[in-house]
Amino acid sequence: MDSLALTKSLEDYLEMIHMLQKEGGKVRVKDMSTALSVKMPSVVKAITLLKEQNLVVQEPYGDIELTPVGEKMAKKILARHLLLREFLINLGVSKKIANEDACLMEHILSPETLERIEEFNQNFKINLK
Amino acid sequence: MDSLALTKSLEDYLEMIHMLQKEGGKVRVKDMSTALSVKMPSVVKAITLLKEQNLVVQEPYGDIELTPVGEKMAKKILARHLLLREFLINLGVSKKIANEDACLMEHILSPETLERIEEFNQNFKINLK
DNA sequence: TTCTATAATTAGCCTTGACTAACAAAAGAA
DNA sequence: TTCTTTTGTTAGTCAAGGCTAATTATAGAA
Repeated sequence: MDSLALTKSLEDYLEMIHMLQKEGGKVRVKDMSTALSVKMPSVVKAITLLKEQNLVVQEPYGDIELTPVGEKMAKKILARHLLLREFLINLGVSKKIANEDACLMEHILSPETLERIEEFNQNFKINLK
Repeated sequence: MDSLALTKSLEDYLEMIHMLQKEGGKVRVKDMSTALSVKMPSVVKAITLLKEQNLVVQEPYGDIELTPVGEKMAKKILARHLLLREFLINLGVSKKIANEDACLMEHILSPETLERIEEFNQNFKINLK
């Protein structure tokens, strides 16, 4: 029943479960390990912590799935990621780097800054017309 | 003679030495502790590591000073901080938050993204005229 | 000059988040 | 169905970067 904020690292794991689930369906420890470039025990440890927070369910040796709460949270994180990615692309950053930097920025920015960035993206779209 | 990249944390310490030096002159462990909201032993530990990298000099119980190399590096970090601060302010973020978020962003962004941000600030200035 | 208060240091602990090595379970091939 | 390979788990290590407690210097007051 502990609902404290997640660490950057756990946010990354949660987000990745969501992304893999959207793409391919079943999510396995191996998939996460590959996608995040970490070893399997690191994934197992992270999943254990996410399970304790009721964000993830997984039967022993089974697939990794998000709980409704976990999915809601993952969607929020992913939305932030996409917002930042778009923002950086609008600034002229290459897609590859935009994705990498978005991944780093998504855990640290204040709500206020995120709002201003959202506005920027809106205006950018409008000015293209 | 070890010149590997500094951690985020050590970059913060280095930057803060430079800022305090510019303001007030002598920099003491206590000053750093107050400015960064950490305890004195944490400062001592960090300074020890910076001394090992020849970025800082300090006699036992003495003032903390930057070496020429340390100062050069600190200036670079501070410049990045100011660039990001200005950028966020240009986006409409309040000064307080701009400063905080700049502090978090300054360690993670790629050179490419920093360049695009610099260009953005340039254009912003021009469009004000 | 001596005593007390503040500052600096040292030693050791804790958490996070990675890792390797060793072992257990599951899945696929023979 | 049994054997081998792959995957998942457990246990324990390590580094970074905080912390507290205890000790040693220094500086300021009496």
